[in-house]
Amino acid sequence: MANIDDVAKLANVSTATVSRVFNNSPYVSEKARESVLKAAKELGYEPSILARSLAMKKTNTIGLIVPDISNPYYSEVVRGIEDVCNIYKYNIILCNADNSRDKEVQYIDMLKSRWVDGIIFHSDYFSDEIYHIFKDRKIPLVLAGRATNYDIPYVVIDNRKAAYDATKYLISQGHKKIGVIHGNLNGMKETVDSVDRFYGFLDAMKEAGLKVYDELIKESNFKAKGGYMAAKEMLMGNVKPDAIFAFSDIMAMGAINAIFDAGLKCPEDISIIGFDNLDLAEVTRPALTTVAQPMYDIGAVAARMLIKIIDNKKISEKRVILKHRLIIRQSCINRDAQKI
Amino acid sequence: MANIDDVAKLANVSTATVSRVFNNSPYVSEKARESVLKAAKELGYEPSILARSLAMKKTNTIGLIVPDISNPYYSEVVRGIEDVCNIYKYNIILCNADNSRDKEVQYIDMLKSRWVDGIIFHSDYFSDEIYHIFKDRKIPLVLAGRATNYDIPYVVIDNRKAAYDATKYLISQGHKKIGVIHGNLNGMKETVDSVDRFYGFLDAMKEAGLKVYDELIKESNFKAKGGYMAAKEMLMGNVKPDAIFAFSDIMAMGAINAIFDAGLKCPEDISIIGFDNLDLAEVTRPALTTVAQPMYDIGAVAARMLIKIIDNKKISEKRVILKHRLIIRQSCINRDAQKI
DNA sequence: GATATAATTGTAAGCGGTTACTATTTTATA
DNA sequence: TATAAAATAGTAACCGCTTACAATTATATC
Repeated sequence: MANIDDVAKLANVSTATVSRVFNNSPYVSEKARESVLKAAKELGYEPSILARSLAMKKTNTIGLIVPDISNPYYSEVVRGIEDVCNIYKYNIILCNADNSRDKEVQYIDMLKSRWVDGIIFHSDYFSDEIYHIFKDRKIPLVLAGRATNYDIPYVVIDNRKAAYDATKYLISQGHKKIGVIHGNLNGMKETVDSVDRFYGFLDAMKEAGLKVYDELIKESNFKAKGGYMAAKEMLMGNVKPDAIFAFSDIMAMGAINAIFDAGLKCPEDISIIGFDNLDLAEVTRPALTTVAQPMYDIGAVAARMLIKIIDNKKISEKRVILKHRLIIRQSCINRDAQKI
Repeated sequence: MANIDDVAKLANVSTATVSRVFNNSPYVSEKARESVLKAAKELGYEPSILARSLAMKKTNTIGLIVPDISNPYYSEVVRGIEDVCNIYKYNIILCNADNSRDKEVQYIDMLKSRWVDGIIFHSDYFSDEIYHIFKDRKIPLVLAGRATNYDIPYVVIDNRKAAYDATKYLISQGHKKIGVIHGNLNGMKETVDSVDRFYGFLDAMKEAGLKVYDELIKESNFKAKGGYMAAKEMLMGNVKPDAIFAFSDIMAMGAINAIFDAGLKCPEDISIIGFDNLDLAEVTRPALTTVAQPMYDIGAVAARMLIKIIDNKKISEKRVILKHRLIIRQSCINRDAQKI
């Protein structure tokens, strides 16, 4: 593989000139430029980004830590990130940390020793511990999908408001006994999606003066089977829900199947509302009413922010809250209309 | 950020010794090792993978070119790759090329100038052109999901046999007028999934002496809406299918909806079989009968192969064909039994 | 034509590691 | 104790690039 010296020699110039040509420096004569380009072509020379990174202490690489790329939510976020990075000539190193603290720390250290210019971190938890690990390492950081009180930029949606909107919609459709399938609430302490969403749910219920039944609040794992099991339990209980709010589309799908399998109909007997608006939400029957998250944009905006920070450009707002949207399809029915 | 010189100075040894300590070289005295480790800790030193890569001409990085990570098939493949890479201390640079030749070439060149140790390439097409581009660049390469006659390792499933099995299953259930929703056949020239699968379909039909109706062969785009449209067209034609074989689960889902929307039932009126076995296949109703591809393993095996090649280890077989599996759920009915 | 100024180009010192080779110290052996 | 062999440590070149600084050449000005 030809290197810069080979090109310099063949073009009869110094390596500095070769470097200048490949960095579009203005101070190169047309003659020199041409002979360098010619020599480079002849040798099949391409500058080594690696060597350049070392010399410039800038890798044009960003690290990406997500729980699991095979989860459609994250793969959409990652796609948004990669598209933006591609535009700005950055590349991404993908890390699946499975929400494991150990793996996260391990990946952070690896990324640091690879001199990534910055990291986009997306995890269920952003704890004090992780905060300090990042702080110690002094790596530019943007949080995706997770807010924090620390002085770290993030891009999220307003999960509480989103859940409030979803719940309010159910209530507006005449539902009263509303069940919830949530994720880990972790003692309601940390700022995780499920906690915010659960508060949003409670807000709406309280506002409407509706009773929240403990039997209708089920914890699950954001997987289809989990949603299925949670709904099944709920249906076997004493209090029958007339609607269920699942904190993810996947769990909602599971819940719908549980309803079918119990010999009931969705939405006629029980309405279901999901969260995320994955592609599959409009593909299944009944098409899923859900709260849309702008997943692609969460990634895209986070990437833009990080790149701006890396380039020392001002970012207008460190805390970006993107809009969610209620997508009404067929999995919720109007109970009031039904009665008439 | 402390570097190797700082550590050497503080520990009162040479940089060579520091390097040896961090590379677990046997020829370092216990005393020297300790003082180096102590100094390193004091300075918060971590060797720079970047500098090491330059010196050793080995980056422990592999490039990953896929069409689109937000497609669940690919995100599963990528997860398999990353897991294996993680085990062997490799990291991956993720590239979404959208099956665009330009983007692919661009990414290949970028990866090369980043000195990746190898590339896993997954694209709908592996043409002569791309083959020569890789060959010119002399980068270790493994193809995922795509076979080739060139001397390049790959890991695939037997698409033709898989489609044959699926079709044969439909036939065994008494279906006679079988429709197909396929992807781009590209003049039946290149070895793309759809072509192989289509041949498999024809094999089975021929073997059973069944007529293949042109009106029941529809091209689509591997998307839900595409599957929907294709099925809709098919249902409006003169020949009514009693079963449809969609070359992806996503298209199958679309087709099922088209059936519903036409006032028909699946599987009672029309059976549907898909391809892939995405998670969602078992979540929807009717649960989808489909041909399972070992997506995670395609990725995992490809990664293992590539790493072996990079490490100059013998690989037992350059052409790996993983097993597919027919997953029977509820979207196909037995027509013969039905008639009785 | 002399001189100031601007445009080009080259030299060489990093960036932070690895490692061949050499030098030194220890330990084993006779 | 002398000597050979083994273990340990250091020196410095190298990986391929960027860039401050110095040097050279071209162009403009008087």
